[in-house]
Amino acid sequence: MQKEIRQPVQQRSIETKRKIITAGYFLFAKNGFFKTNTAQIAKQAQVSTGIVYGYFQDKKDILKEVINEYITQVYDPIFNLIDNLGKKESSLKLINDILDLAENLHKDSCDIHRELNAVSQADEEIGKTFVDLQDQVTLRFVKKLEELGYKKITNENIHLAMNLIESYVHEVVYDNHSYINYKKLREIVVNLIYSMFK
Amino acid sequence: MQKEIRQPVQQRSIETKRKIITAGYFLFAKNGFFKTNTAQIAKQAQVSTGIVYGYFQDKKDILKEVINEYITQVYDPIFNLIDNLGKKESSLKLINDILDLAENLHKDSCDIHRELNAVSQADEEIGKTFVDLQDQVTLRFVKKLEELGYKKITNENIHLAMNLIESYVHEVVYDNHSYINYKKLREIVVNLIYSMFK
Amino acid sequence: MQKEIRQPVQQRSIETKRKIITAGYFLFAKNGFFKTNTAQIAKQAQVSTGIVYGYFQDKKDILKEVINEYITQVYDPIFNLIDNLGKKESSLKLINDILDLAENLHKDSCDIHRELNAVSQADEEIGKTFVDLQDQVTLRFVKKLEELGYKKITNENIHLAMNLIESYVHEVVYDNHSYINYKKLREIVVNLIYSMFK
Amino acid sequence: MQKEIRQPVQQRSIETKRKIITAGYFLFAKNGFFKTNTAQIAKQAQVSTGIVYGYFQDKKDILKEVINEYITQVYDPIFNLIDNLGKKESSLKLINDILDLAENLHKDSCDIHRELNAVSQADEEIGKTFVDLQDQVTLRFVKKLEELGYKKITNENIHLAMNLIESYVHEVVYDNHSYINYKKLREIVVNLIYSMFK
DNA sequence: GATGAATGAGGCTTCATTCAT
DNA sequence: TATGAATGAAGCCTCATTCAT
Repeated sequence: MQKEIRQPVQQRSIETKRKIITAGYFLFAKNGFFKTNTAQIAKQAQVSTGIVYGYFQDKKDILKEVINEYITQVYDPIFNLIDNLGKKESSLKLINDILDLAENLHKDSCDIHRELNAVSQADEEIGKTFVDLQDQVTLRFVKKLEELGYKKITNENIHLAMNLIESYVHEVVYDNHSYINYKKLREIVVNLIYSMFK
Repeated sequence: MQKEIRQPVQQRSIETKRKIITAGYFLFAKNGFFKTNTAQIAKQAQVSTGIVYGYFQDKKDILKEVINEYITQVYDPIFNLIDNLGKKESSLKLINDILDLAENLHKDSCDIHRELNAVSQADEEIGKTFVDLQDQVTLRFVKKLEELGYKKITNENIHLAMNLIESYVHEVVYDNHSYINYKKLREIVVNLIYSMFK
Repeated sequence: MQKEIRQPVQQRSIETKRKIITAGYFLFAKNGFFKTNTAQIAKQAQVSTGIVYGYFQDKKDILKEVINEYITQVYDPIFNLIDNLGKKESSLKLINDILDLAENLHKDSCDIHRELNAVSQADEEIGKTFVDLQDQVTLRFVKKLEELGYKKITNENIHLAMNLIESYVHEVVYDNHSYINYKKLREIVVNLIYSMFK
Repeated sequence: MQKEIRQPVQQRSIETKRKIITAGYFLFAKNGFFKTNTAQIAKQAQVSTGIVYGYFQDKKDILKEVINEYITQVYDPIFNLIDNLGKKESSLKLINDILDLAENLHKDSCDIHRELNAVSQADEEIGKTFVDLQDQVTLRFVKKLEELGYKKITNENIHLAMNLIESYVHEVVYDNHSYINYKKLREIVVNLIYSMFK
């Protein structure tokens, strides 16, 4: 017998659910999924512990919705960018635009990204969600860029290009390595990607 | 008053400690740190739960030793490779050798790598250990390759090259993306790195 | 990050907390602090083990509240007696009144008294609480009796008088020594104290 | 089937057993019985954990022997004093001698005394041992002093006199109350006791 | 006799989830 | 819907005791 989970329709309910998701997002990003308990989430969301289970099946269900939120915030803009790509731009301009977008997106979400990635390990289902997302980005890029007539657009090339972008963005956001100069790094990344498709 | 932790010297003790580390390694890799409990570790190691705390301060202490083990298995060969590099090799040969090594190393340790990376999130101390290791690899590569007279050896170039290698290896090991052809991917990676230092 | 401990305000919460304290009081008195485990306390209080930690930081925290309870039951009446002393009474009447009060108080709390005293040994903080309490009794007695114009009221005299009272009460309550006649003992104690302040 | 416990006869065995008792004595006095574990005792005694169970049935058995040790150190001198009492001494001299002895004995054993007293609570058997000891002291005093022709020697008088002595000694040893002057306290105690038997 | 590694029951505490109000 | 008190299974860790060497 499946527990009754509210599908909130009233404005107030929707807000309550949102508050919980936001709280989960914040805490998972800050402390990790396993080090966050539902009481903390409820407190952060300023709701009672009980009501959490009125909107979510269980703790993992909160995680799933946090992931959805993450997707909305991070992947939707990417898909949007892909969909709105027009041939008019030069390759270099395109690469730089993507780098800019990636940088901005990551700045706001690097912690949750890392944590979600971490949880993927322990949870196959979530892991699959992430792999699927990356697949989609890759394949939609490939499709669109081919349509626009770019050369040498292969799955492998796009995949690597994306990894290079991620490497760069990662550095910018985490600032882990003092011996790395971001400007130089970006220059190299742009050139590498440019050379890949030349 | 600090608990007494055995520093094993006898053969039997060393073996017991090793069994526990191995069990931790296996289970952390398989299920993650947070989803592994001490009873499972003890059972996997075929020892009692109590003795675990004869050799380790606490559960996290097991993790630390697992990390050391990981370092020994993964990073030592890398440092070894770096130290033994000789000019005689062509750049291409060098790149391919490194790819081969990375591939082999990763094959045996990709799960634990991912998990340890994941735990880094929740634990600053461990996170630092990993950043430090990557730093060492990068900087030692830079130093050695400069000594050998290679051109365009910069921190940024090496850093990116390593990321490319990791991207490739990651694909090979996890086999997540059916639309990626490893052979092609490798070819591209080799060419990209080659072009970086030309 | 401090665990959230309920400060009970609702009637139900207050009752639950009280049930736990009462259970602790009973079991610590009966079996001692170290031989009582939290499961027993929860069972005796007819609550779940978990909720205990909703009201108390840890097991020792229960002990502290039990001590507070003990203080309320034992020391508050003593302080009350001191505060309400009036000169009208003869010395002998006063001594006898105090003996009566002490005897009654001790009858209900001798076991917990002994146990709390015992724990004082292992725990400095608790030990200090007890020494402080005795100090207060002594010094407040001294102050009040001086105010009332009694003679030869010194710290030392009062201290010893209290010890004599305790010796007597102890005998009455524990009935350890068959060769002691309580009536005679009381008579001697009264006379001794009387002679101290004559 | 009773476990085989060595009754040590060889010199070396006797020493080993003694080392363990001494270690127990020291640690029980310092940290209390329940906060001392057998590993600590073994370490303090510089023997292996295993051998402890060659000489003692269990942990409580160590406690029993520690108590015997305590008795030897504290009560034997008292019994000795009683046995050697001669009429020649004046009452005051006698009281002062006893106070001196009690003070010296307590100085070396106040911690263990308190702890053993504490354990008595949790363990009836041990509690009985202590009550018996006090009984013996009381009754032997009574008997001897009567033999020597002292007046007003009753069980109750002696019992109280001993309690007064203990009160004084306790103060001297623990120094808990800053507002108590030992010299004055002693004077009062001596006078009180003197008056009891006058 | 002696060692110290090993055992495993049991204690303290946490926390996802439920339920009375 | 909402609250937050209550539940109880499960996790981490300790330690008296045993056992292989």
